[in-house]
Amino acid sequence: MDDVSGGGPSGSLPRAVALLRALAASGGGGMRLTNAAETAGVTPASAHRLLRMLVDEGLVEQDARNKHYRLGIEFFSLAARAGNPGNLREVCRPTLLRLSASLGDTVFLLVRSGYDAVCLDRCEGPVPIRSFTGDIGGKVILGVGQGSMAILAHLPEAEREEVIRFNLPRLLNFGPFDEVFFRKGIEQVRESGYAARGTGLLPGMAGVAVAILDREGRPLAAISIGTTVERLNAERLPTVVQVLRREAEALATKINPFDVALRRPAQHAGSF
Amino acid sequence: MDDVSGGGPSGSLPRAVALLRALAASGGGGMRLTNAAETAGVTPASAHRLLRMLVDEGLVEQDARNKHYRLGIEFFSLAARAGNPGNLREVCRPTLLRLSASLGDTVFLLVRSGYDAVCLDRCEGPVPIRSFTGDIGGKVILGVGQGSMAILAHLPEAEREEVIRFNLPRLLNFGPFDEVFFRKGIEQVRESGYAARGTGLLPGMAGVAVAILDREGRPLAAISIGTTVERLNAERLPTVVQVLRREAEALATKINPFDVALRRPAQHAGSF
DNA sequence: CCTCATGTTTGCACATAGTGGAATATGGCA
DNA sequence: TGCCATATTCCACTATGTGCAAACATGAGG
Repeated sequence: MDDVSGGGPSGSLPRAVALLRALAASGGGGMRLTNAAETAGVTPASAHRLLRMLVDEGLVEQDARNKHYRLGIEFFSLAARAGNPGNLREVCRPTLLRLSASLGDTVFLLVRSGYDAVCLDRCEGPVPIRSFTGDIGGKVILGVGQGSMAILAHLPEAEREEVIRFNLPRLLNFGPFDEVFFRKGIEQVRESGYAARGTGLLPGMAGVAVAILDREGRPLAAISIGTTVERLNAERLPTVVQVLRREAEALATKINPFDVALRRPAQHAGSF
Repeated sequence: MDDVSGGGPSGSLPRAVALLRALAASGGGGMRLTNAAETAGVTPASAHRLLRMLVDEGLVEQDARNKHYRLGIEFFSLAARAGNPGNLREVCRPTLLRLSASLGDTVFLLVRSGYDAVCLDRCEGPVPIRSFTGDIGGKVILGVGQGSMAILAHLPEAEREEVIRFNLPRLLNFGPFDEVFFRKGIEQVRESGYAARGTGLLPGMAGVAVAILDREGRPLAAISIGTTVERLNAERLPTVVQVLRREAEALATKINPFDVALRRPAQHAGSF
């Protein structure tokens, strides 16, 4: 759409990545060529060539019957075997296991990614849970859910404001949303040091989260507990918070020598 | 190395993917530019440009202190949505949870990927388990382990033979291997409809698996139980097999109306 | 069964984006 | 401080990716 004139190449890599993003957004069902091309903002011809390359590389699969393209298992496996940024997952894994065992609830490890939070790891508890974060790798808007909220609340003010400004429109899709109430919630989290309950968008579900901060006080990640409202009553909450805080602090001191620089401060919008 | 003459571009996408593969192979620690360039077979200059692009896309992160490049969170988030044909994972998740809860063992969901099987999902049981498959995303040679064996055994004969021929050399790395015995095992699995015990390569560990077949009898995936030899005694085995069979058939009928496209032309509603 | 429409694949000429190699900046180490 | 290794930038060349348009499957509807 915004491509001007010319008949020359304007970067094959960004286009390919855009296609990958489109396919990822389409879910397990996959997408037709035309649709993917449109979503990625590429001409069908280019989309065809690029997707063929990606198929050759094993990153994309094509369903033989309906020609739908989808992200390939190879891709999945590659990432899973790759470890993860700074070995955060390996470092935190013991903590998650311990928390899951001692509390008997499902534990999440979340990190920030642009205007979203991503679930890096998850330890199932015995009680089935519904959560925004969903599976490992799942993304959620920064500010939705306790873990996500814990990260947002501890961001430096400038960054926090930018995220809020960007996310407010997106949050409207989650139902009636009140900015004042939202900001109040953020304040509360920053002051208390933990995020609990949240907006109650998932009926019957509840959670607590604390952030893992680096030396400068910037949030590296968040540990989050997902459980039911009955299990997270007013009596038990303080205990859980205390346990989480202790583990989060232990982790913080463990991974302190980390300073990851993202090249571009403002990232792409994600969806279109 | 194998690049011929000229000074012209020979495809930026393959090079970028090669770099991603190199970074993935390096684990969470990351790699230096030179090292990555060498591993990927690219000149340092190109590696630098490509990596910068990838950083801009969010697929790669650069450690501010070491300048080490490593895969970024975006990459993991994307990959987590990959390899999920027909939302297999979401569809099977409840079953896995149910099985894990009722049997008290660890449950795996495996799918085929070329000559290997990949672990798509995994539900931990209370008993710690060692398995070839390992974590989610883990790969294992088709034929090693029960789930993997269940898939292999139910492949159409031509395909099966091809896989066996390709994998036999690879299997030698797993210790003394007897082709006759191996083929006999495959036959047994196909006849009985389940794979149990297997080769006993992991001392103390045992497992059972059944395949999920589509309408034409081709294996879509396999559900596998990992446990200890004590827990999977001759007395309990039939029960477990029966439970697995029932769940597998239920899943099969659930996934079978694979021609979802028949109903409505545009239905990419997606689950947000 | 034939026809039409939508979607997919291939050719083509052009010019730009990507390439390798050399030159330059950066940074660790003795 | 000076040296070496590594990271980054510069530059001219060209072949690779590009858009457009025409051929080619595919499947729906009459």
